[in-house]
Amino acid sequence: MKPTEAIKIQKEFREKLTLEFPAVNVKKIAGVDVSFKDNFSFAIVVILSFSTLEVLEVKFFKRKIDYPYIPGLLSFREGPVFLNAWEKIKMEPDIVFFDGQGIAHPRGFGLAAHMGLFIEKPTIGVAKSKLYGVYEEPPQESGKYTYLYTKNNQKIGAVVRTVANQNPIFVSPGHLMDIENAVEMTLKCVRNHRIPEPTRLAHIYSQKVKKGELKEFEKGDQIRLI
DNA sequence: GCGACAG
DNA sequence: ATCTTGTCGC
Repeated sequence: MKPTEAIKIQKEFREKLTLEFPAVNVKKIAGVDVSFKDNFSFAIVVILSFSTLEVLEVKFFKRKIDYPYIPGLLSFREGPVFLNAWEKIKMEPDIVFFDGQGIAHPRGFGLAAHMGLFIEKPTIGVAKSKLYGVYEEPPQESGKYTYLYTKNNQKIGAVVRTVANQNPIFVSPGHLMDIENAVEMTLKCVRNHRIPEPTRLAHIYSQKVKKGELKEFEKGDQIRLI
Protein backbone atom coordinates (compact mmCIF):
# COMPACT_ATOMS: atom_id res chain seq x y z
CA MET A 1 0.00 0.00 0.00
CA LYS A 2 1.32 3.40 -0.94
CA PRO A 3 1.85 5.98 1.82
CA THR A 4 -0.64 8.36 0.23
CA GLU A 5 -3.26 5.61 0.28
CA ALA A 6 -2.44 4.71 3.90
CA ILE A 7 -2.78 8.34 4.91
CA LYS A 8 -6.17 8.54 3.21
CA ILE A 9 -7.31 5.51 5.21
CA GLN A 10 -6.17 7.11 8.47
CA LYS A 11 -8.11 10.29 7.77
CA GLU A 12 -11.17 8.25 6.90
CA PHE A 13 -11.13 5.92 9.90
CA ARG A 14 -10.24 8.40 12.62
CA GLU A 15 -13.86 9.56 12.40
CA LYS A 16 -14.95 6.18 13.71
CA LEU A 17 -13.05 6.42 17.00
CA THR A 18 -14.94 6.66 20.28
CA LEU A 19 -12.99 8.61 22.88
CA GLU A 20 -15.10 7.54 25.82
CA PHE A 21 -14.36 4.68 28.16
CA PRO A 22 -17.31 2.31 28.65
CA ALA A 23 -17.93 1.71 32.35
CA VAL A 24 -16.57 -1.80 32.47
CA ASN A 25 -14.92 -3.54 35.40
CA VAL A 26 -11.32 -4.06 34.33
CA LYS A 27 -10.06 -7.48 35.35
CA LYS A 28 -7.65 -8.50 32.63
CA ILE A 29 -5.41 -6.30 30.49
CA ALA A 30 -3.06 -6.96 27.59
CA GLY A 31 0.34 -5.65 26.50
CA VAL A 32 1.53 -5.71 22.86
CA ASP A 33 4.94 -5.30 21.26
CA VAL A 34 6.68 -6.28 18.03
CA SER A 35 10.38 -7.03 17.51
CA PHE A 36 12.35 -7.58 14.31
CA LYS A 37 15.17 -9.84 13.18
CA ASP A 38 16.50 -10.40 9.68
CA ASN A 39 13.43 -10.22 7.45
CA PHE A 40 10.90 -11.24 10.11
CA SER A 41 8.68 -9.49 12.61
CA PHE A 42 7.57 -11.10 15.90
CA ALA A 43 4.43 -9.90 17.65
CA ILE A 44 3.73 -10.67 21.30
CA VAL A 45 0.48 -10.36 23.24
CA VAL A 46 0.66 -10.75 27.02
CA ILE A 47 -2.42 -11.03 29.22
CA LEU A 48 -2.12 -9.81 32.81
CA SER A 49 -4.31 -9.54 35.86
CA PHE A 50 -5.03 -5.82 36.30
CA SER A 51 -5.03 -6.07 40.10
CA THR A 52 -1.89 -8.16 40.59
CA LEU A 53 -0.11 -7.70 37.24
CA GLU A 54 0.44 -11.46 37.22
CA VAL A 55 1.02 -12.89 33.73
CA LEU A 56 -1.89 -15.14 32.70
CA GLU A 57 -1.24 -15.87 29.03
CA VAL A 58 1.44 -15.28 26.39
CA LYS A 59 1.04 -15.82 22.65
CA PHE A 60 3.13 -14.73 19.65
CA PHE A 61 3.22 -14.77 15.86
CA LYS A 62 6.10 -14.60 13.35
CA ARG A 63 5.87 -13.48 9.74
CA LYS A 64 7.92 -11.74 7.06
CA ILE A 65 8.29 -7.98 7.23
CA ASP A 66 6.18 -6.50 4.44
CA TYR A 67 6.12 -2.80 5.16
CA PRO A 68 8.87 -0.26 6.01
CA TYR A 69 8.97 1.97 9.02
CA ILE A 70 7.56 5.34 8.06
CA PRO A 71 6.88 7.87 10.84
CA GLY A 72 3.10 8.19 11.13
CA LEU A 73 2.41 4.87 9.40
CA LEU A 74 3.60 2.46 12.09
CA SER A 75 0.30 0.58 12.24
CA PHE A 76 0.76 -0.58 8.65
CA ARG A 77 4.06 -2.20 9.63
CA GLU A 78 3.16 -3.66 13.03
CA GLY A 79 -0.61 -4.00 12.81
CA PRO A 80 -0.93 -7.14 10.64
CA VAL A 81 1.46 -9.29 12.67
CA PHE A 82 -0.18 -8.09 15.89
CA LEU A 83 -3.62 -9.16 14.62
CA ASN A 84 -2.20 -12.61 13.82
CA ALA A 85 -0.99 -12.97 17.41
CA TRP A 86 -4.22 -11.50 18.75
CA GLU A 87 -6.22 -14.31 17.13
CA LYS A 88 -4.30 -16.85 19.20
CA ILE A 89 -5.22 -15.32 22.55
CA LYS A 90 -7.82 -17.35 24.44
CA MET A 91 -8.55 -14.96 27.28
CA GLU A 92 -10.48 -11.74 26.69
CA PRO A 93 -8.74 -8.63 28.06
CA ASP A 94 -10.73 -5.52 28.94
CA ILE A 95 -7.98 -3.09 27.92
CA VAL A 96 -5.03 -3.35 25.52
CA PHE A 97 -1.80 -1.35 25.80
CA PHE A 98 0.33 -0.71 22.72
CA ASP A 99 3.95 0.37 22.30
CA GLY A 100 3.24 3.54 20.33
CA GLN A 101 0.75 6.40 20.05
CA GLY A 102 -3.03 6.44 20.28
CA ILE A 103 -4.57 9.68 19.00
CA ALA A 104 -1.37 11.67 19.67
CA HIS A 105 -0.63 11.40 15.98
CA PRO A 106 -0.47 13.78 12.96
CA ARG A 107 -3.87 12.53 11.80
CA GLY A 108 -5.16 11.40 15.20
CA PHE A 109 -4.84 7.78 14.24
CA GLY A 110 -1.77 6.09 15.73
CA LEU A 111 -1.18 2.38 16.26
CA ALA A 112 -3.37 2.04 19.38
CA ALA A 113 -6.25 3.90 17.74
CA HIS A 114 -6.07 1.90 14.52
CA MET A 115 -5.88 -1.47 16.26
CA GLY A 116 -8.62 -0.47 18.68
CA LEU A 117 -11.07 -0.22 15.78
CA PHE A 118 -10.01 -3.64 14.51
CA ILE A 119 -10.33 -5.53 17.80
CA GLU A 120 -13.17 -3.40 19.15
CA LYS A 121 -11.55 -3.08 22.57
CA PRO A 122 -10.52 -0.08 24.69
CA THR A 123 -6.88 0.68 23.78
CA ILE A 124 -4.11 2.89 25.16
CA GLY A 125 -0.93 4.04 23.45
CA VAL A 126 2.20 4.10 25.62
CA ALA A 127 5.18 5.53 23.72
CA LYS A 128 8.74 6.11 24.85
CA SER A 129 9.04 9.28 22.81
CA LYS A 130 6.87 11.90 21.11
CA LEU A 131 5.63 11.66 17.57
CA TYR A 132 3.35 14.67 17.50
CA GLY A 133 2.21 17.50 19.75
CA VAL A 134 3.47 20.19 22.10
CA TYR A 135 3.85 20.00 25.86
CA GLU A 136 5.57 21.36 28.94
CA GLU A 137 7.98 19.18 30.85
CA PRO A 138 6.16 17.46 33.73
CA PRO A 139 7.44 17.80 37.35
CA GLN A 140 10.24 15.41 38.32
CA GLU A 141 8.15 13.49 40.87
CA SER A 142 6.72 10.10 39.88
CA GLY A 143 3.04 10.10 39.02
CA LYS A 144 3.09 13.73 37.84
CA TYR A 145 2.12 14.60 34.30
CA THR A 146 1.31 17.40 31.86
CA TYR A 147 -0.85 17.28 28.76
CA LEU A 148 0.01 16.94 25.10
CA TYR A 149 -1.74 19.33 22.72
CA THR A 150 -2.08 19.83 18.99
CA LYS A 151 -1.04 23.16 17.50
CA ASN A 152 -4.72 24.11 17.82
CA ASN A 153 -4.68 23.50 21.56
CA GLN A 154 -6.69 20.31 21.41
CA LYS A 155 -5.72 17.95 24.23
CA ILE A 156 -4.53 14.65 22.73
CA GLY A 157 -2.63 12.87 25.48
CA ALA A 158 -0.36 13.16 28.50
CA VAL A 159 3.36 13.24 29.23
CA VAL A 160 3.73 11.05 32.30
CA ARG A 161 6.62 10.84 34.76
CA THR A 162 6.41 7.21 35.86
CA VAL A 163 9.75 7.28 37.70
CA ALA A 164 11.25 10.34 39.42
CA ASN A 165 14.07 11.99 37.50
CA GLN A 166 13.68 9.70 34.51
CA ASN A 167 12.38 10.62 31.07
CA PRO A 168 8.56 10.66 30.86
CA ILE A 169 6.41 8.42 28.65
CA PHE A 170 3.73 9.59 26.22
CA VAL A 171 0.26 8.26 26.93
CA SER A 172 -2.73 8.74 24.66
CA PRO A 173 -6.10 7.03 24.27
CA GLY A 174 -6.75 4.81 21.27
CA HIS A 175 -10.34 3.64 20.85
CA LEU A 176 -13.08 3.45 23.53
CA MET A 177 -10.82 5.40 25.88
CA ASP A 178 -10.32 8.91 27.27
CA ILE A 179 -7.19 10.71 28.42
CA GLU A 180 -7.88 10.64 32.16
CA ASN A 181 -8.61 6.93 32.26
CA ALA A 182 -5.64 6.20 30.02
CA VAL A 183 -3.29 7.97 32.42
CA GLU A 184 -4.89 6.51 35.53
CA MET A 185 -4.81 2.94 34.25
CA THR A 186 -1.29 3.32 32.91
CA LEU A 187 -0.04 4.52 36.29
CA LYS A 188 -1.70 1.57 38.01
CA CYS A 189 0.41 -0.69 35.81
CA VAL A 190 3.73 0.87 36.82
CA ARG A 191 5.90 -1.18 39.15
CA ASN A 192 9.52 -0.12 39.37
CA HIS A 193 10.30 0.74 35.80
CA ARG A 194 9.71 3.66 33.49
CA ILE A 195 7.61 1.50 31.18
CA PRO A 196 4.37 0.08 32.63
CA GLU A 197 4.20 -3.72 32.95
CA PRO A 198 1.95 -4.66 29.99
CA THR A 199 4.21 -3.09 27.37
CA ARG A 200 7.42 -3.73 29.29
CA LEU A 201 6.78 -7.46 29.58
CA ALA A 202 5.58 -7.70 25.98
CA HIS A 203 8.88 -6.12 24.93
CA ILE A 204 10.95 -8.53 27.02
CA TYR A 205 9.06 -11.51 25.66
CA SER A 206 9.30 -10.34 22.07
CA GLN A 207 13.07 -10.09 22.45
CA LYS A 208 13.14 -13.69 23.69
CA VAL A 209 10.81 -14.93 20.96
CA LYS A 210 13.02 -13.76 18.13
CA LYS A 211 15.88 -15.63 19.80
CA GLY A 212 13.76 -18.76 20.13
CA GLU A 213 13.91 -18.57 23.89
CA LEU A 214 10.21 -18.38 24.69
CA LYS A 215 7.37 -20.86 24.87
CA GLU A 216 3.76 -19.75 24.74
CA PHE A 217 1.59 -20.56 27.72
CA GLU A 218 -1.66 -19.83 29.45
CA LYS A 219 -2.69 -20.11 33.05
CA GLY A 220 -3.02 -23.77 34.00
CA ASP A 221 -0.26 -24.81 31.61
CA GLN A 222 2.42 -24.59 34.24
CA ILE A 223 3.98 -27.95 34.71
CA ARG A 224 4.83 -28.59 38.31
CA LEU A 225 6.30 -31.58 40.05
CA ILE A 226 4.40 -33.01 43.10
C1' DG B 1 12.64 25.23 1.82
C1' DC B 2 13.72 23.47 6.69
C1' DG B 3 12.96 20.70 10.66
C1' DA B 4 10.45 16.72 12.97
C1' DC B 5 10.00 12.11 12.83
C1' DA B 6 6.05 6.20 17.51
C1' DG B 7 9.05 1.60 16.33
C1' DA C 1 13.56 -1.16 15.70
C1' DT C 2 18.59 -3.04 14.99
C1' DC C 3 23.99 -3.38 15.03
C1' DT C 4 26.55 -4.68 20.34
C1' DT C 5 30.06 -5.33 26.01
C1' DG C 6 31.27 -3.42 29.39
C1' DT C 7 30.45 -0.03 32.49
C1' DC C 8 28.86 4.18 35.31
C1' DG C 9 25.11 5.35 38.36
C1' DC C 10 20.70 5.13 41.31
